[in-house]
Amino acid sequence: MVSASAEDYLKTIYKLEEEEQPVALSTLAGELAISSVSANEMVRKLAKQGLVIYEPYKGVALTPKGRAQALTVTRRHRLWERFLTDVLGLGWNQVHEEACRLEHATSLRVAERLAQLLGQPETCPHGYPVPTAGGEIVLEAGHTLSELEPGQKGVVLHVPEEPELLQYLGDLGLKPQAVVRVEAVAPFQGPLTVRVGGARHTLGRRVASKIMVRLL
Amino acid sequence: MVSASAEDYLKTIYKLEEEEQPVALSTLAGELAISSVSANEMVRKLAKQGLVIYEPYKGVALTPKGRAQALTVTRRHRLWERFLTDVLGLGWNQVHEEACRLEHATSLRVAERLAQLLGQPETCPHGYPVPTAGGEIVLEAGHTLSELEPGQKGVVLHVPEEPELLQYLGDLGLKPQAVVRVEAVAPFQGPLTVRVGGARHTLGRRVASKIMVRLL
DNA sequence: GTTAGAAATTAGGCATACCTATTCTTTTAC
DNA sequence: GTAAAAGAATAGGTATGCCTAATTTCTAAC
Repeated sequence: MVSASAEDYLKTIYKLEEEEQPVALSTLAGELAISSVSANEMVRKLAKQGLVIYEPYKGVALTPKGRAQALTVTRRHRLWERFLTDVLGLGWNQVHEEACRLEHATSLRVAERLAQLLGQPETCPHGYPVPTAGGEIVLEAGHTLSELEPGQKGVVLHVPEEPELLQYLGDLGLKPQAVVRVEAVAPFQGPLTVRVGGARHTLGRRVASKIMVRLL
Repeated sequence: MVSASAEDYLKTIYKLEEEEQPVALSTLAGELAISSVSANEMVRKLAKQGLVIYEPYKGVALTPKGRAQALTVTRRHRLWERFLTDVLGLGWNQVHEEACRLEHATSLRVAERLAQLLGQPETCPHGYPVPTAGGEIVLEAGHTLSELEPGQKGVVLHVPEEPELLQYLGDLGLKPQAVVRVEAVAPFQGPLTVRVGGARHTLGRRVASKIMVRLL
């Protein structure tokens, strides 16, 4: 029904809508690493197909139809990520890229069998929720780790899918479900000292602000 | 390195080389369901890349480099087929189409993990050998079931990947490893009466000639 | 209200991978 | 040896999805 390219656009618009609504074309182009001219062209095609609403100088927004498509692709993506880590044993910093290709080659039938094999997982390895087959998704709000005060504790909810960052966080044990306690926060936007499963680490604010936690 | 389309060409040339060497362009075009002009164009591109040798009015042949690529794609295809039947439980008549898409979205890393998960399978669900990671493959010659004389027995080696045929053969139990005994052959190119696992069936010659067996 | 700069659009191109219609060129069969 | 038919190649076209450069349009700040 839609091309692999169009699926990528929808998936990305969906992702960006969490932070910006409607999504500016420049944001979309930047995220997809393409020119704004190309983004413009494609967005108009998607609008013609009733998958998005585009208002020049405003931005792009998914229609219900477009959102359904985006959630389908996102479901496939996250199911593959779970499969690749849990069943094939790949590192959590390797699976995003692989899933980005597999997601476009996956039928409904295969996706649902996969979900069944994995026990209907609720999140991907990075902590993001897997949309249900019916297209529902619940995203817990949470706080960034950098917002916590010394003495506060949180459970890691999710971390962004950036390979180098994941490599680093994996080594520290900062994965979804992990409990983190902020021990100290250096003044003047300084680094955080945190405790994760017995070990103590120092984290830059940039990194800490990318880690979403549920306050305990 | 090569596009999904190019991978399909190489895989198909490899398959056709088993029956015709070099492969006529018209055979290739027919198998891929494209025009001979398109096949001509692509074959010349592949030749320029050193993947095939093309001689007008003769046909196409894979170079060692092209054969290696073809075997890689074929390995991924057959590993996915095994996964889809053995792990996800899809029917053997459904997996070819799915694997045709997944094979182009699969990295070396994922293919090898998959092979490991599956226990380094030697054949796909239809009985064709899975090329090794090193690019080796052994194809047993065998006979078609239609060549057997009444009273002779054989083990099914492989059957072609045609969904409707697979549906039919699956119902009869005519799968790889199955033992078949030819009980009678009707005269004038007539049908065969065969015994498969306790049941007796009548098979047309067209069908019987597509089933490869090892003589017992 | 005007204007500078940001954002959008138009114009023109490129690569891939298809297509049909037409024109060679080579086989092969007589 | 020639001629018909089979096969190959050329010419020109389509759709997708990307690009740069140039131009137009809108927004926002003064």
